[in-house]
Formats: sequence, C-alpha cells, structure tokens
Amino acid sequence: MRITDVAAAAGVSAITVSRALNAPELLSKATLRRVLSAVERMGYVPNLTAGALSSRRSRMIVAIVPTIASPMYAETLQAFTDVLSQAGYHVVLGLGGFDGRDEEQLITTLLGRQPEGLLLVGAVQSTGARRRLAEAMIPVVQIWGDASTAADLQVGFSHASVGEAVANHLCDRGYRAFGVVSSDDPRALERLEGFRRGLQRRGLLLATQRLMPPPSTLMEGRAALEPLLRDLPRHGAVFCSSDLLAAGLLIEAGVRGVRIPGELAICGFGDLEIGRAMEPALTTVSVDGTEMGQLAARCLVDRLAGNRIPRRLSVPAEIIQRGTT
Amino acid sequence: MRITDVAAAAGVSAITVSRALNAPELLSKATLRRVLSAVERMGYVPNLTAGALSSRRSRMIVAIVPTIASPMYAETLQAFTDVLSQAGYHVVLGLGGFDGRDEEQLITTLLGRQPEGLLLVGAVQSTGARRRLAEAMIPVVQIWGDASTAADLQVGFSHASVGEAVANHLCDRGYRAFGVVSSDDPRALERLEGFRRGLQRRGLLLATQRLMPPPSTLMEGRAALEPLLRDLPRHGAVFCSSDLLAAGLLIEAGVRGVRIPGELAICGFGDLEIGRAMEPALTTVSVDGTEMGQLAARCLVDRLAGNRIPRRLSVPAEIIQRGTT
DNA sequence: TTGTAGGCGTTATCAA
DNA sequence: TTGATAACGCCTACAA
Repeated sequence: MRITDVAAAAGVSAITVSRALNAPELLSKATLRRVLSAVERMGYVPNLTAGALSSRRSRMIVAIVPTIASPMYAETLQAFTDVLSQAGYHVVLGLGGFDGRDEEQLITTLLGRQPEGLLLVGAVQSTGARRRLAEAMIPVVQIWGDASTAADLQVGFSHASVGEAVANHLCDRGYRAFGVVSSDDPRALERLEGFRRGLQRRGLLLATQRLMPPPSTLMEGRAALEPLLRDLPRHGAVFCSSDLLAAGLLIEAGVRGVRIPGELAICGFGDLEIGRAMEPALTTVSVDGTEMGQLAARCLVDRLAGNRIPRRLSVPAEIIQRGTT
Repeated sequence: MRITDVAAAAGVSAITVSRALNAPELLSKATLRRVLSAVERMGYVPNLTAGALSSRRSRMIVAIVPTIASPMYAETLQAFTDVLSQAGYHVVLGLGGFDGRDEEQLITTLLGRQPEGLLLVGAVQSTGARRRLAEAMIPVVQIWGDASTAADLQVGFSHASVGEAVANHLCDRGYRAFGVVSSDDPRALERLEGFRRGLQRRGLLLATQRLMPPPSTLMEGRAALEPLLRDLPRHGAVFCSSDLLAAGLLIEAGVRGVRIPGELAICGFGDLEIGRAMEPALTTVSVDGTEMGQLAARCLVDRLAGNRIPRRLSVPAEIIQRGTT
C-alpha cells in the first residue's frame, strides 16, 4: 500500500496525505479529518525509506558502542535511545568492540544509511574512520572519550583528572601504599595515568599494577586479590578500573577473611548497583551513564533543530566515599 | 557524491559501479579494478537509503527489546547484532519497556523503515501491534517468549517447564518449605506458575511469595531477605526470578550471618556472572542468552536467504546445581 | 560483459 | 488550502 492508495481513498492528492501526516497544520480541518480516517481505516504505514530519500532527512541516528554487554554502556545507550525515540528518531546500532578492527568498514556502511547524527562511545581508532566521519558532515557526539580524541561534540569528563582525584582522596584518607587492578582499554589507562601522576605529586609511588583485557568481570577481580595481597603492603589501597573488579576483590576478601578496609582499601569506578549493594558498600567514582546518554541525545536533537549548543559538555564524575576506604 | 560521479570518473556507467559493489563477479577483472579504485580514491559511500528503495531490500532488522539495562537482554541483543552485522544487516533498536504503552506506535514507525525481519523479545501486548506485524509480511522471531504468545518464529524455552523443573529439583534435594521472590513481568510469572504447579504435584505448597515490578535489582533482593525469613520455615528454599534478586539475598544473608544453604536455600534464574562469582556460588537456571540471540539472528538470515527453517527452536534451560541449594 | 530506460514511494518546489 | 511535476540515488529488467 502506497501513499497514492490512501490519497485515492480520501479523494485527495498524494501530497495532501503527506501533509496530513507531516504538517497537519497546513490542512483544513475537514480535509485533515478525512485523510487521517482513511489512513487509520486502511492501516497505512508510511515508507520512511522513500521519505528519507526524498526529504534528505533520514530521522536516524547511528550509535557506535564497543559493547552493550557492559552495564555502563548499556545504561548510556538505553537513555540515549529513549530520548531520541521521544524526539522521533530511530537508532541504528553499531557494535564495534574494543579493538579497531573493521572499525572503518562498520562506520562506512552505517554512514551509508544517511544518519542525521552519530553517537560515538570512546574514541575512533583508525584515521580512515575519522576521515569518513569528517566527510559525512553530520554532528558527531563523543562520550566516554576525552578531550585529546575529541570529535565534533563532546559529552564527558577527563579520565585523567578522575584518576588524580582518586589518588588525592586515598592519600587524604591516610593510605600510603597503592595498587591498581585495571582493564587495559584506553579510558581505563588514562585514569591509571592520572592516578599515577596524582601519587607522584604527593611523592608517592604505585607499588603494583595488574592489567587485563576488557571487558572486566567479577571473576577477574576475585583472581586478582591474591597477587595483590602479595605485592601490596598491609593497609594499602587499590584503585580498580571497574566496580566489577572491585566487587570481585570484595567477594574474595570475604572468602579469605581479609578485612576491608582494614587490611585493604578498595576504590572502584562506575558506581554500578553491585557496588552499592555489597557489604561494605564500595567507595567508587560515580559517573551518571544515564545522564551522559540523555545529554548526548539532547545535544544531537538540539543541533539538528538548528540550535546553537556548546561543543563541550561536562558531566560530573564524583568520588562516592563509602565503606571500603 | 553520487554513484554517477564515480561512474564518470571510472569511465563506466552507473550500473557498473553498482555491480562492482554488489555483484563483483559479473564484471571483468579490469573493469572491476578500475571502478573499485575510483570508489576508493573518491571515498564514495553508497546511499543505502536509495538502494533500499530501489531494490526493496533494506538490509535492516528491527529489534524490539523491553530494555537493555537488564544484562540478560543486553547479552542477547549483543549476540543478535553481532551475527546480523556479519551477515550484512543493520539493526535498528526499539526499546519498548515492559508495559504495552506506545507499543503499537513504536512498532508502526519502525515498520515504516521497511525492515526485512524483526526480533521481538517477549510477547506483543496489544492486538493492534500484533495486526501491524502480521500485515508487514516479514519474518518475526520471538525470543524469551513462550508458545502461547508465539509469533511467526520462536526461539526459546517453556518458562512454565523451567519453574516445574526447579520445583522438582528442590524437592529432590529434600526441601519441604518454599518461597518465591520474583519480578511480576509475564515471563517471571509463568515460571512462578510452573513452580507452584510442580510443588502441587508433589503435594506441597508455596509458603510465601513476594512480587515486585521489573527490573529486578540486588537491592530489592537484599530487602527481601528479612520478610522471607519471617514467613518461611527454617531449612526452606526460595526460587528467585533473577540471579540479581538471588545474589541480593546472599549478600544480605552474609551480613546477617544467615547460613546458606543451611538455613535458607536459594535458586536463581539466568546464570549471570554475579551468581557464579558469589560465595557460595549460586544454584540457578542457565539459559544461554548469547545462544538465543545468535540463533534468532541465524533464523532470520536463513529465512531471508530463502532456506526452510524450523518454526520452533528450543534452547536448553538447565538447572546448575551449585552451592546455595 | 556492459549499458539504457524506467521506476521504487515519498517530498520539495512552484503554481493555482 | 490544495495540486502537478519533478526530483531523491539507486537498482531491476531488458537489451546489446
């Protein structure tokens, strides 16, 4: 069924049906009613592909995310999609993984959909992909990235500053020996660098660090406790790149009877529900994934509506002091 | 830039460029090379919207999921998208929530994209939406649903049977008093019904049940322990609709010094990582969300390739006996 | 192996 | 307020 079928049934031209659906204020009340009732009666569903081609407005946004198996990204994408859906956009999903393999290929085919905007979680790795994005001439919001890899629009926070803030926080609470258990994805590494620098500024050193490929899991956290206890003096503190790793440490500590924070202090990252639910509750860095997703979506919507918007938006990343430090 | 620009640059007609990209085997080696090099040099990205309109093949699949904030659905969608991406399809995301509000609206606009297939997580609530789907004449795979609400294609398992199997398992292990802590979403309720029926068959009754709206959280699990201990005799067993609820019970039990499974046995559902990582490890029902997602994707790909495929596919749901029962 | 003509279903543009 | 006409960029069908 096409728009002309509905038009014929309503005794109007095709363009009038189009207007009834897209710009009803242009039609007389009577015509509008007649057309809409025909649409309803016939169960007409407009072909958005044709509409997009003709109007050069696809009403689609592409979201490129490393994975949605990680709760942080899933939460962000959920919020992003919800807001865009309200605004009349559809979201096309691109799951890129953490390595840059096939990145350009993925981005290229997705750009072929003529999206009106694009969400990028993390940085683009390959220069080829970066060029493609630039050539697409559409707004690109980057989140979870950092200024150095910034795209067109940026919603986020400085990972390095977060690392430094955690270092200061732990020093202020009196800890003097430090370890890190971390994923080796680019964002986590930046936080680690910031952490190390923060310690240096206080004249302190990192005693031990353990890196592992993403995604981080509870089990890896559990497995990390034993070597950590070996390498780190008593009463030390560890900064984990994810609440999952931190919670894993906590669980294993429970099993082994290691007192937290007495024998080992733990700070996580992400403020996941599991951290709040553990006992003792996890000290962590809270970044509101939902807010980031919503903000990113609003940036795009505003920009596409022709509004001026700031190119850099900060989301607070704050340390939540709870029971493990 | 259009296909004709590339064609001009390569000294061929537009259709030859199209073939170089979509059916290279039809071209001579020399022409193919010439065209592809022009494509490469000019950074041409085909307009898939135009292609879809012309070929009537959108190469898009719509995925309708209640939420991706829940790890089970996120995992399934991740696997689904990965497989389809390999097969050259793009996935458009529709997040529907758990209630039926706006469901028909969402499905209708998404169908306007002319998807070639559709994934449905859970059942369609409204009859309007069901009619739309039927009229779309495209393959629809339903997962996480059950036979009674079955769509065109079905990948899943019987929630009722799972509930019954858990009842039998717990009885066989010697428990005689039973409780349930559950979300009230349709799938969870079906498992609960099956559980109750399984108990009845053994001449046993459910002593207490606590229902709550989805999504389930660890915190709700923690909060559920105290009333549960009040209402359930010692040495009872509880069946939770999610590993998150079950893990919450475990954490709270740790805090209160309630011995698990000595004083309370716990069985979860979903086999999430958190259940495996807890101490004692959680007895649960394992349904492979990744496999369901992959299977659903392959169903669609096969069907779209014109292959005959079974309309009902079962995924095993097996009880994993671990430390909490 | 390559090309020509025409149409996919909608909306922009201009006219009435 | 409504309509006629001509794109939008690509691919199917058929022809050479």
